Amino acid sequence: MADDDEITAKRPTIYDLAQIAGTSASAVSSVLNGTWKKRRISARLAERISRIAEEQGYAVNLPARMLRRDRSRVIGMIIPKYDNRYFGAIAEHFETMARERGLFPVITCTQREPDLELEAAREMLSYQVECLIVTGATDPDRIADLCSAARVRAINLDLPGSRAPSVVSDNFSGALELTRVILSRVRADFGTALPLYFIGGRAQDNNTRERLRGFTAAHVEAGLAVPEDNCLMRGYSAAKTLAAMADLKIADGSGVFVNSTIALEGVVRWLHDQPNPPQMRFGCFDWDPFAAFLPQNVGMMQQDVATMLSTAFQLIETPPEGAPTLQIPCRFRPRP
Amino acid sequence: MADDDEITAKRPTIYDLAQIAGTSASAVSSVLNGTWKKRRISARLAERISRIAEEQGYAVNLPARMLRRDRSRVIGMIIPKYDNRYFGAIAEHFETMARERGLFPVITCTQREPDLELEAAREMLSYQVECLIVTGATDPDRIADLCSAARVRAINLDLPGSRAPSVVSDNFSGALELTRVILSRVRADFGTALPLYFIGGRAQDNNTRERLRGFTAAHVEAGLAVPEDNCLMRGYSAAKTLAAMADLKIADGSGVFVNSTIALEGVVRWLHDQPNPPQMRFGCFDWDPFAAFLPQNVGMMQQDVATMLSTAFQLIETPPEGAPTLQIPCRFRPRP
DNA sequence: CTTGGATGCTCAATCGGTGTAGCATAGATT
DNA sequence: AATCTATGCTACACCGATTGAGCATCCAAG
Repeated sequence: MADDDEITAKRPTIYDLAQIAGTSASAVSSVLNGTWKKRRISARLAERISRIAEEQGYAVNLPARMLRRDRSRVIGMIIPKYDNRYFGAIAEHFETMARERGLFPVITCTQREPDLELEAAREMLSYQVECLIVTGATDPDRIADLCSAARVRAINLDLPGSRAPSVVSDNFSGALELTRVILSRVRADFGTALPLYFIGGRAQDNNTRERLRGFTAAHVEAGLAVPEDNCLMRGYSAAKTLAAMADLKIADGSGVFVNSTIALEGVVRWLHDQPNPPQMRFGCFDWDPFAAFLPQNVGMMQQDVATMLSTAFQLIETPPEGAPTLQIPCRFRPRP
Repeated sequence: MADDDEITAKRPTIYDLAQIAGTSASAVSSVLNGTWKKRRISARLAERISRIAEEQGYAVNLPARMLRRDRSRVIGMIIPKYDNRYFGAIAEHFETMARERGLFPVITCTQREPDLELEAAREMLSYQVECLIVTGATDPDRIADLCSAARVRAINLDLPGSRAPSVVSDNFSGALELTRVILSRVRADFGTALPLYFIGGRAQDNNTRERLRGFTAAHVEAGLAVPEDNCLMRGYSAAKTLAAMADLKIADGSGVFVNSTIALEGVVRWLHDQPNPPQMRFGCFDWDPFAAFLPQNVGMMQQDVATMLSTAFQLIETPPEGAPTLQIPCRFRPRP
């Protein structure tokens, strides 16, 4: 009994297994990591060791293995939030694809705080990740520098950077198409042809700029000019968007381009708070299964997460020259 | 130049820094991990080492540190999905609280696949996590056994187990209250007093059973019996729920208790697909900001994620006797 | 009987930090 | 002068797994 306790009190190591099996630690190691044939261990011994490992509930000590091996087989991702379907889908696809490739995925969420992004990236490097996917970072280039100093490949996702390859949506085309749909629906439903409002995001970030460009291009096509006051970009926060909506004087027959589902939360709350909500239509960049059914919604621009991630993994597997930005088309989902 | 390359070609170790500083690796180590005062290193040397570490872009090798230290300071969580606000909030709170406690959070999502749950738990143990939070697991007890064999504490979250402490919502009370609200709203809006439908979840899982108990109790209060056919539990999948909805013959004046936002996706899609959607009301266990605004919704039962997680961390910090299940009250959010 | 090759295993160095034990020097105390 | 204490540092044995090098043993061929 005392002996049994001794054995299970600490997690068994290959040395413990070796002693039980009456063999050496190297034999145990090679059996448990699959290199035993190459190392000419007999099938008989291999089987005995495997059985004992099973019995003892052995689990390899990964930090020890990582210390010794040149490759850690850990792949990291930093991501801003888990509060919307887009980032949720990115996280799930990332984990699945990493596992398919025999990698151990580690994700950490950075709450859209630039300091936390940098700190998290540093932690990932300390963890000896082989590669870091930097999702929606405020300042991807600082992180890319950190990574290149540590000889770790970095890939930007969602928001591009200039010092590492990037995979982003084709925001311009997506915004162009979405804006066209909203404009035509507003005309069809209300007979109006007013410039739309643009709500959400940050004027500094690349995606917002690109979408604003598509938004503007669609207006130009339609012979409309967008007044500067029609654009409200108070960051990725429902509360801030809501608080600022009052300034917009959205009237009957208006149309709104909503730049994220988070901003849409603010818009929907605002609409609901109005004693006489205006007759209006909106479209949203990013998809949400419930928002899709809201009565004023004309459709949602869904980003192609699966393709974005398989592209990112391709970039990891065959690193390109320089820091190209690959654009992935979005898929418009009209109101069901 | 060649020298510079030599230095940056591999990530610097404390030995590299020691050589540059003309001191020993132990001095470097103690300076960089903050134990240098205790080890009587002079402030002058400490500062010099810090400067050199900074210059060289040194980052500690965590696997090496973990190998040597008795504590890894890594805390793990497995979670089924990232596709709803509840699990998203759990993941975010977990990461924040872990960081506040100086722990490194590692989350992995298991796609509701029992095999993946077990595999992920094994990986976490190999990673030398100090503790594992098992969220919404199909078979938490198997994981608890794995953990106790490895002398790692496990805490069940969301779904309880019998072999490790659990933190769950007070599903009975929550369901009781939600059912009362739906019944009274159906009566007020339609003048009907029919038993409600119960949609979503798995009959085997504890939360669904508890909620069904609350649902039934509220019906008993109201002098109603629930026909068995009113309950549809086809798992946590919108598609399966949708496919099965047809059997239910939901008529005007009906009320529905929806057991998760995932099931609600199915319900909403079904409603939308009907040529003549029935006049009905529903309430949902779990909250979603967009679903909250759906016209038939009477309110959502939001689980108190912050309290659940701080309770879980308390259980980690002061382990209780046995495997108690702590119930956290939910908060009802009426339709805004 | 010797040589050669295959077979089946073990030894020991190594990865990068950590921390105990201990050494050398300087100044203070008896 | 001898002892003591404090200061400032280094040496070295670990943690657990990996892996190149090497040691027996056995059988077959010459």
